[in-house]
Amino acid sequence: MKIASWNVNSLRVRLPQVLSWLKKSDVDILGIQETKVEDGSFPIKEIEEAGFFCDFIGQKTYNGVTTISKIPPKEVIKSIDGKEQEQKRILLTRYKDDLTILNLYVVNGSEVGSDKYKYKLKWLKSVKNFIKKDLKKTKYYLILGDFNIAPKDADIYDPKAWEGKILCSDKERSALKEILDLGFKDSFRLFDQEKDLYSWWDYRTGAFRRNRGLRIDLILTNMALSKKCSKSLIDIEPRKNERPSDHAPVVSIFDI
DNA sequence: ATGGTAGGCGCCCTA
Repeated sequence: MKIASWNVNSLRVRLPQVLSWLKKSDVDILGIQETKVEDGSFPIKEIEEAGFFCDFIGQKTYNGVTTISKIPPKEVIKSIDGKEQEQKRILLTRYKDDLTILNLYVVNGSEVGSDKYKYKLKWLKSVKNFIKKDLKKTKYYLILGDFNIAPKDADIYDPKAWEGKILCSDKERSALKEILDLGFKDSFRLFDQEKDLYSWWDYRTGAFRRNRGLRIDLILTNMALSKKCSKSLIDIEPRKNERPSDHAPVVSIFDI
């Protein structure tokens, strides 16, 4: 089974790229972030015609997540502890009794110390508490998404320049570590990887051309799934497209 | 202490 995560920065704009990538990559489950589309205008028809099921939660202008899958989920959760999300950033789907996919669009946080930064930390804590309660529900549990956090210095093109900055600050990293400490692995790092592999490059200043990127899109796997993981990669091809997303899809492959 | 680009919206905000 092939599972992927991709922040598309507007599903309306990127739908043709998503459909063509789904075909080429042959993924079974794709979690998408930043759809920026309200549920009423979600492109269900186009996705179903491509042979996929989709579940989604979105809003106007900002945020929004969707999980696209070859097999239909048997359960879908769009709220945390029964409360409606004020910002639509989380979608949980469960498949065949034994696999949970938690699709996250983590708050960006804007600037260290800002109100948005404080909200990011608070949001991460509430997500961690939810995961802690939920993670025994299925044998295989996977959290994917745009985490807006670079786990380690090896995930940043210029760690010195980014030290303590947003996406790299200690508090963000320890919030991520608290989630990992529930028993998850960063599946990309289960394997030896080449140096300088990233998943996001700023649209500005030719960052992609110069490979000035960060690895902030992650697939976290619980122990049972980590053992079944045979490969993890970042597919930078879609970042070379005309009108690309600023993120590339990240992929993990499992023997399940 | 700020610029650069992109998307959505509506002449600015978020990333």
